[in-house]
Amino acid sequence: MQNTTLKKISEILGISISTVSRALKHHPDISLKTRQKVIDLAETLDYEPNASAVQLRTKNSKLLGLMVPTVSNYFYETFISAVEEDARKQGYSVMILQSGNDPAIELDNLKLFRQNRVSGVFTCLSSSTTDLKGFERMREMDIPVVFFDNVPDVSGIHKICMADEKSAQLAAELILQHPYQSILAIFGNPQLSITKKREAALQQAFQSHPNIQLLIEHAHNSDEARTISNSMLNKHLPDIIFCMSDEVLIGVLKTIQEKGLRYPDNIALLTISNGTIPKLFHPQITYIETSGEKMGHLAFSHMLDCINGNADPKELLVDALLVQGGSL
Amino acid sequence: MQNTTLKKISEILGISISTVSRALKHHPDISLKTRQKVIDLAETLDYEPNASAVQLRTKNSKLLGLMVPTVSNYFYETFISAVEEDARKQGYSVMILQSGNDPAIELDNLKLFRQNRVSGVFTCLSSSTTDLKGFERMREMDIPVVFFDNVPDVSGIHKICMADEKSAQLAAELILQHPYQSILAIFGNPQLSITKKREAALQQAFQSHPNIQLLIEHAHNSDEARTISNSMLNKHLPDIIFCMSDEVLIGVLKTIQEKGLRYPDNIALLTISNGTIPKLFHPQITYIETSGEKMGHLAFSHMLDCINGNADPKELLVDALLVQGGSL
DNA sequence: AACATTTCCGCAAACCATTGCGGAAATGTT
DNA sequence: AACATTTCCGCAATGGTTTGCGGAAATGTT
Repeated sequence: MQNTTLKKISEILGISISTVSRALKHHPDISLKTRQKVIDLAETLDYEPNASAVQLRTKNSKLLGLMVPTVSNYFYETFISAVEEDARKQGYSVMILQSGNDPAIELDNLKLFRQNRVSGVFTCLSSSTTDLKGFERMREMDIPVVFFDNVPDVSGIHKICMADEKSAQLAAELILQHPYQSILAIFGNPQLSITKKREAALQQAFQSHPNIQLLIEHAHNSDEARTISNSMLNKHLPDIIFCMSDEVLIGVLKTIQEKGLRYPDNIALLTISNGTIPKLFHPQITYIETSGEKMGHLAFSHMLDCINGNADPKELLVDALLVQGGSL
Repeated sequence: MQNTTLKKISEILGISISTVSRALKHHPDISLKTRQKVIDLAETLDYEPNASAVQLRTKNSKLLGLMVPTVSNYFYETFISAVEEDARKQGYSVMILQSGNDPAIELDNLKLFRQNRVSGVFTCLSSSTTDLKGFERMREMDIPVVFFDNVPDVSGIHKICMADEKSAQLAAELILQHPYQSILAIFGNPQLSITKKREAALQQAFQSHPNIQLLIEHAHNSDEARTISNSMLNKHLPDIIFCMSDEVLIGVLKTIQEKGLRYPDNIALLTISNGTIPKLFHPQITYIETSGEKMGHLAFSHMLDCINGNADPKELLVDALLVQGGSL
């Protein structure tokens, strides 16, 4: 079967293409009788508007771009899932691209977004991106960009972030409620905006407690976190390990299991996470929630505002929430 | 800045649109001098072909559809990641939609794929889909559909599956190498094709070992698996628990941890998984690998064959592989 | 019956890129 | 110099949809 087009319908019905087009969108110019005929035929012929033609004519695509370093990540997948869900409800579709943390691919992907005339782009910066020129170009073409999670450190753009400071503060508060004296805090890639913010806030929180020993380390991935925690734990057993992310947590948990340590008895644990990993273990790991889902919903609603032209560039925060487990 | 179009370039250079178009694709009709001028200007003006116009004219989009029940899943995310990666290398982009296991949404999504004139669709059936009419329509429009993971139980279509039988056989073999007498096997949703195949193969493998007690249960999600394993373990402690998937495994591990059981000492564990979850634990859980990544790569290369018209409908298998951990 | 309104529909341009065909200019051949 | 070739480029149609504008037919008004 060929594709059904307005033209085909118009020929069968012996009316003009424009009448068909208008009838299909309930334009008042078209009489009810004609309208019904058209709609019925369109129905039986399974008419489906050609999205390319529509977009070409209206310059208004129902496509959104979404770029992350990799889809395969506990956090991003929930973000993506939430965005796609909301998008569907609003008639938008999502085109998903991965940067692989490669700025060159990131640039290519932006180009693809432009070529496909997406109506907006959600993006989490690759960890090594320093040049924002590609994103400038989006602005020139009036394509709104909503950054999330790892965002550029400039103002005048749309960003959706975790309440990084608050989550670190929450963590600090919780730790201070216990008599812990020695803390090992493992953070991720120090180039990431989230790392910087969380680290600064945590340090800040303990500044007024000089008696508490705070040791800070950085791991670029789970394996590094494992190695670091292992060598650290060989020298000295802190009272608690704070993990900045699931990635770090995974490495730390490996070490703890390998060493046969039990939490919270031998050592306490606290992490920032969306919950997936903490909930796999028993006792459940206590965590400060960074919900990719919440962030996704917030990002989408903000994107809608951007598209409709009523959103000033600003930074929105997803609130941090303590989820009690049994790890401290 | 406005969008750069062929027309704009042609006006600036004082030549025709068609010449610009041809120059940009190195058509031999265009002299080197003109060609260079065009290419240079296009470069400085950041010319980017309008994908909609191209697709409208050529009826050949560089878009692929991918539909899964949810993106947020240990297995699908790796599949998606692999497909997107390969697609990018071949100049394709991926439009990702979720069905939420709802046949109605599934239908809507297929419609979206058609409207966007995707060149092909990867899809994992929603668990409750019984009617394949929506997919018929794809065939009518000559849009190749490659099913993966949970696939329709009919022939004459393209499907990429795990070697479900083999993986169950591998599991059985491994179990039989140990003196286990009592097995608890927990499967997922009994409607899924993968469930049926794996279950049948496992039963088959133990048919010739009537002295071994094989108890089969079904869980629709992790929580059910947890409940089931919990109540089972209260009555009777099997020698080994076999889990059909990560989802099941997660629930079982919860129970095991809650009861303070240790594997492989108190009870042995074996699962089918892509490895993410098994590797989080120590000792690592032994698993039969179902690599979403491998499946993704295979699916993509098969899709390419389909698009190029040289692929008969058939079922391709991703080989099963034993990954030794320390759980049995 | 003559005029003013309203109702309903079609023409044609526009969006942007692609491509078969034909034609002018430049070059080659005798 | 007259013709045949080759080189290079433009015309115009095409793909499917949207939309401003104008016009014919139907209805209403006096």
